[in-house]
Amino acid sequence: MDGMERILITSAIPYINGIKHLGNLVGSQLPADLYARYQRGRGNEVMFLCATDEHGTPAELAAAKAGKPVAEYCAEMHDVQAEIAKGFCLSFDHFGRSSSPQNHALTQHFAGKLAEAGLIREVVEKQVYSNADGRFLPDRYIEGTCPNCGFEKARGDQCEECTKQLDPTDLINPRSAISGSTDLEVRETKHLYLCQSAMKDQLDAWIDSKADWPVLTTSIAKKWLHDGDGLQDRGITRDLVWGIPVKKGEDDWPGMEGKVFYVWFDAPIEYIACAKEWADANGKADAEWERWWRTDKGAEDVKYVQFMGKDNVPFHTLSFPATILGSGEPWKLVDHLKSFNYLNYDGGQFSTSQGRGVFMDQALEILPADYWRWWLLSHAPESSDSEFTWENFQQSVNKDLADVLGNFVSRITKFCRSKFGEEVPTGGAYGEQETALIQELTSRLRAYEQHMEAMEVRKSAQELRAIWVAGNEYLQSAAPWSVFKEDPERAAAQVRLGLNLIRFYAVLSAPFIPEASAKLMEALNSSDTEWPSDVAAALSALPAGHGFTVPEVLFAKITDEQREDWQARFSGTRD
RNA sequence: GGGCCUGUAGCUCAACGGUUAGAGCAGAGCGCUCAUAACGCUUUGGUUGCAGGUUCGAAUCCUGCCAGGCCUACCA
Repeated sequence: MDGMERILITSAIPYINGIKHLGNLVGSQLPADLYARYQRGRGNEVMFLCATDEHGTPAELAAAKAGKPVAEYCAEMHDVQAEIAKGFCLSFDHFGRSSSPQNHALTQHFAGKLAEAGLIREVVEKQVYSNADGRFLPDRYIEGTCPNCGFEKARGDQCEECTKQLDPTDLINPRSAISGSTDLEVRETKHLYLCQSAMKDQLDAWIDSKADWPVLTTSIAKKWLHDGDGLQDRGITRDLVWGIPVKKGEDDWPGMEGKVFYVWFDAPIEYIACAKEWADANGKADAEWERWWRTDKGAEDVKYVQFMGKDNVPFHTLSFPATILGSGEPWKLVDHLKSFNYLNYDGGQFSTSQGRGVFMDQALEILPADYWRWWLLSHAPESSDSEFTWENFQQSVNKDLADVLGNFVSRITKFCRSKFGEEVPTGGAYGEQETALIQELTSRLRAYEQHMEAMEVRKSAQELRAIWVAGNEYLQSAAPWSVFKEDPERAAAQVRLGLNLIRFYAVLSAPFIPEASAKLMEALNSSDTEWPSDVAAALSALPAGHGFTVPEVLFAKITDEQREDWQARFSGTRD
């Protein structure tokens, strides 16, 4: 066996203020899980981390709306999201929280190191304060009439009507978007800025070294690096209550009392802190998580892959690397960054605020996770935005899962039961037809592996489907139901191959459809999940005489009635 | 306003300057009867958004236009 690889995988961490929709899921967590399951299946050592992103204004507002203290709200929503993630079979090694004590300490540590390196400067600026809300208002939370076009719901940063960039003080009749209060005033407040501009060349060179990254990824990074005056320094603190208190390591930061770090400073650091949460939760020593993240403590041979939606790219290509590089400490930087476009819903966008589309909890209410996993992954928005329609979903799932794979399992197990009983039949031997099949499967398996390694999600799904189809083609041409009448021994060998194909499929398909895969393994009474690199050997794994049971219908079809029902139910507003 | 991305068969997508633009689904025909009215084989669909240009050769490169999307640094 080849040397085991070590692969660190993180998915963009979902924001805490509600249940995510399918577009969010397919943009990061789901493909990350596919990759994690595949790499584990290949026998590699995987650390797959995700968490909830809990700080920032929207979390506070969502908590207020729910009538709960923000800490309590976040704790509850974290549990809700964790439960749903489990429902989708997302196989995180740990699902952490950006509000964890571990992340508090680590975020403060990074800030301290950056300050020591002279990469943080203090800036006094003017911001709008709402007396009624008792808080500073980010520009987007101030509404008023656009001085340019007269649009009445222009935001403090930009008018959506005429797209003109605005300063909050430009607005006529400014009011708080939170309470509607017009009792606003401009106050001075001091904030910390991360001197990203000082690291521009270093970041630029680092991005240039990533020739194999998708255009989508590098072009966004390049834009930020070179547009206008180049990479700008970024504010990393906010005047909020909920968040990580501004400290220099363990020491207070004079003049910054009562302020917290900006959510986008602490959120990516949670990728690292999450590993410590994992170690702490499992009673492991620090060395156990540090060997994933510290290149001076064993992480030099780790391959680190990040998954995210395209909106997250600038933070992962610039801000977070700036934090890591600027610290001067040997933390692991990302090796490969896989970004996704958006999934649209039935001619428009999924919308959290309008409740348009299917949300993760609702999806699980109507169908098992595997249906969603298969459709979403086989239609992942890799090269451009992609489109969910109920018709397409119904057709793809029925055809691929029920007809091609599910029915294959059904026809071979039921035929065997009726002619040979519920055990792998004895007698006969594989011949030319079987050799040809093994050859085809071998070349398809190699293609599947390559696509999976390259994180080509759609192509992987296509190849896997072709592997399923090959089983039906074989049965059609071998026709054991005819052969049985003349030569039962030969038919026995054919059926034996068919049953072994089921196990082969279960192992290969597990990254996409883990629940169905587990059901198949159970029906086959097998726990041999070793990756079938040698196809010929894999197709003899279940020996003659091995008992099995005919599984229940693996995938029930989606009926037209169901489809119409769901189409109507999810078109409007979420209740 | 600026930047980037996308536009290919009825639908969802491939094709990365090089045969006759491919695949799955849908449609049509044939076969099979083990199976979830399932499976297999064959087959009909394309002026590659529009108009120019470069090239021996363009879906691919360039220019302009049209349509959609994303980002634009205080949403996260």
